[in-house]
This record gives sequence, C-alpha cells and structure tokens, in this order.
Amino acid sequence: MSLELETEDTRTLEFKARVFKVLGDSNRIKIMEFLRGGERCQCEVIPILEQSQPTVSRHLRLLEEAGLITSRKDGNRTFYRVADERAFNILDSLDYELMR
Amino acid sequence: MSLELETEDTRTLEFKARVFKVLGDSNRIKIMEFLRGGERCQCEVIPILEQSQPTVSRHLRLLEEAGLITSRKDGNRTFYRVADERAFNILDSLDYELMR
DNA sequence: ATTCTATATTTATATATTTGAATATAGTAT
DNA sequence: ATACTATATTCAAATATATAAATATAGAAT
Repeated sequence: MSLELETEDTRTLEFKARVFKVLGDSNRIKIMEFLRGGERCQCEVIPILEQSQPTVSRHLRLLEEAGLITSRKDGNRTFYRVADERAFNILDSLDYELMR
Repeated sequence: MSLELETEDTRTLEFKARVFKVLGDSNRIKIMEFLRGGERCQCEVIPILEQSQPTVSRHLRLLEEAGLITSRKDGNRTFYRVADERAFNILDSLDYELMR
C-alpha cells in the first residue's frame, strides 16, 4: 500500500486529465456542441469557429485523438461525429449554477 | 441572428473551457479526488502530489480561481474543500468505457 | 490535363503553462 | 525574542500550446 490514492489509478487519472485538457478550449467545446446536430464535415465547422482551416483541422484532430469524436472520409471531405453520446454528459455536467 | 450557436452564449462557453482547462491536469484531479474525503489543509495535500510546496500552492489557487474549491485560514494553515458537491459530477461524467 | 475544392502537414512565431529555487509573510511554540 | 512551521509570491527556465502562412495531397469537375 503506497501513498497513492486507492480510488483511481494513474492510468485513469491521466486519461481524465487528457480529456479535460482537450475540452479546455472554447473552440473545441464549440465543435462538440455543433456536433450535437449530428455528423458534420470540416468545411461546415470552419465557419462556426471563424478560424483558419489548419487551426480547425488541428482542433478536430485533438478531439479525435482524445477519443471524443471519430472521422470518416467521403471523397473530398472528412466527416466528424461524436464518438459516444455519453461524451455530452461531460459537457452537461457543468450546467449547474457554479457560474455567475 | 449571427453565425454563433444559439444554444450556448460565449460566456457559458468560456466558463466551461476555463473549468475543463483547470481539470486538465492530473495533479489537480488528484487534489479533487483527495477532497472527496472532506476538508484538508495544504500540508496534507503536498505528500499526496509529491511535488514542491509552491507547486501545490499554485494548483490549489487555480482550482479555487475556477470556483471548484474554497479555502479558509485557521492559524498557520489553509484548509480547502470542494465548493459544491456537484463538482464531482464533472469528474464522474468520465467514468464510462471510452477508456481502455 | 487543368482547375477547383477540401483537407492535412510543416514551419515559424507568439503566448501560456509548469516547475522549483529563493524569498517573503505570518502564525505557533519555546 | 528566537526558532519553527505553513503558506504565498516572485522569478527564471523549460516545455507545451495555439495560430496562420505556406505548402502538399488528393478527389471532383470541366
């Protein structure tokens, strides 16, 4: 028995930190919210964020690497969707009045 | 009607991003998990993180600035507790098997 | 084949974040 | 008063992150 907390191992802890870190950017939260409407291509995301195409591409990649979204190619385009509907629970877990 | 999403205003979006960003660090998640056990002083947190006192002090300050924890001084010590039990919902919202 | 459109990658720059050493402050104990 | 303990702050260095310009790739349209 070490000094480590019993409740959560290092793996889980770092997994959670990675996911939260990726969500710790309003551009990426905006993407997640946009994807509530279902699958969208990158070209649809770009005007939502009002940022450059490489920047949007990178944000999408980070969300995908964190396992929050998945992508599929269709011809020219890359379509993105939320990997698991439960991902929205993370976003919604903050909808209480801690905010002012 | 602008290009902005109707569902969440910029304020809410940036609030959420700020909270997630603060939680996007395994040291700070570890602190939150430790505080499930109730109020603790900084001197109790330090051996949990196994990091320097200034570093722990800073992590605690960031959590407090994000509204996730509160502090109170008692003599020499500063005690910290979770600001709202619902903050644990954020941490727990990630307990589904997106992880491997 | 050429042009256009969508996306990805590389690169440079600017900015933010993490860390601990050093120091400051302030309460506690003797 | 002096020493000790707990915490906060300042600072510098290392590292990470965000952004867009430039470029590359590749499918679609003509």
